[in-house]
Amino acid sequence: MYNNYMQRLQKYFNGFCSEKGLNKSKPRDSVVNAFLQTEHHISAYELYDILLKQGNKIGYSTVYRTLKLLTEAGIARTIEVGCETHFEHNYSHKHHDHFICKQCGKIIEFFSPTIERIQNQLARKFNFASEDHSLIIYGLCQQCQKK
Amino acid sequence: MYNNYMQRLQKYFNGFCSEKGLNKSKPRDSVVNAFLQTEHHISAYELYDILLKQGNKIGYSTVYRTLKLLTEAGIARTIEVGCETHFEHNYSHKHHDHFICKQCGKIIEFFSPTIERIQNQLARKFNFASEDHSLIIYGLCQQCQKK
DNA sequence: ATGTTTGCAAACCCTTTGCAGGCCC
DNA sequence: GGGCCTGCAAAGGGTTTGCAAACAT
Repeated sequence: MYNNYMQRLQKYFNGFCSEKGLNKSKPRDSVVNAFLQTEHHISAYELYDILLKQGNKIGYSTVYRTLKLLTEAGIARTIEVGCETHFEHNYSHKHHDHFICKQCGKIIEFFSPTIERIQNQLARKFNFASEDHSLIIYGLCQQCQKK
Repeated sequence: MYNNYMQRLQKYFNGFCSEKGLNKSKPRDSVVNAFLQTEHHISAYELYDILLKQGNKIGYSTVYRTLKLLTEAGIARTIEVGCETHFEHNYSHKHHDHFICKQCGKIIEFFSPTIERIQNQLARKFNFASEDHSLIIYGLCQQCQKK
């Protein structure tokens, strides 16, 4: 089941790459694999770290460029967390928004249908063609409230 | 009326500075002045540019540091636009959110009471103590839709 | 052989800071 | 004169790119 997902996406990505006339390569494959195994967001550097710790010999640029490709392919999606770009799966994953704890930096995902609805209402009101949004609520997570 | 505002805030800021044991200075004053005359957000660099174009001899760090001071004093407030920090007045200005046009980069402000309400509902639901939020809706502004 | 991929190193953009000299009080 | 203020220049943190060598086909 889980592996089915991964295999399907890997295949899809390979198709995407060969359509673009890109060659196969082991480093790229390892990035794709590692990314598909992540949950939630991850920055390029975090993924790079994981790959290194798994014993891969890889450069940061490859991670960076592969994540970009994955995004182009529609497999990954980016979210901006402050100054950092994070990547997350773009499948089996509804759009959602985030709490960020000001104390410990933890990120909690949530989904609100109301917010989705409001985005369009507001856009109509201001003659703006909305495509997307990013809502981040800042505050303290449960643990940090106790401290 | 307009000048009243500025004078009051300048005075307030001077008080704030002298409490902190800071001296007066012409460069700082010119930053404060220029900032108080802006509308909407501005980045440190944009303000720096304006000051240069007005013929001021000033360094970027002064602008940067003064904006930081203004924020500490509660006169300015920051919003993060991608990787950039923008500053805006923190008075006579309700909290609001933003549309950003993907094409031309224009920023449009809006306020939605519903969003404000939802922030708290959601936070309660997830045991998160919300303090603040940032909602950015991306899309196309009216002009860019026509192109 | 040709063109793609890699990883290093360096460029970039914006933010932030160290520091020597100037200014205020 | 002592401490704050300034502006330069450089360091930081993250992203992005140029390039020569390695690789795939």
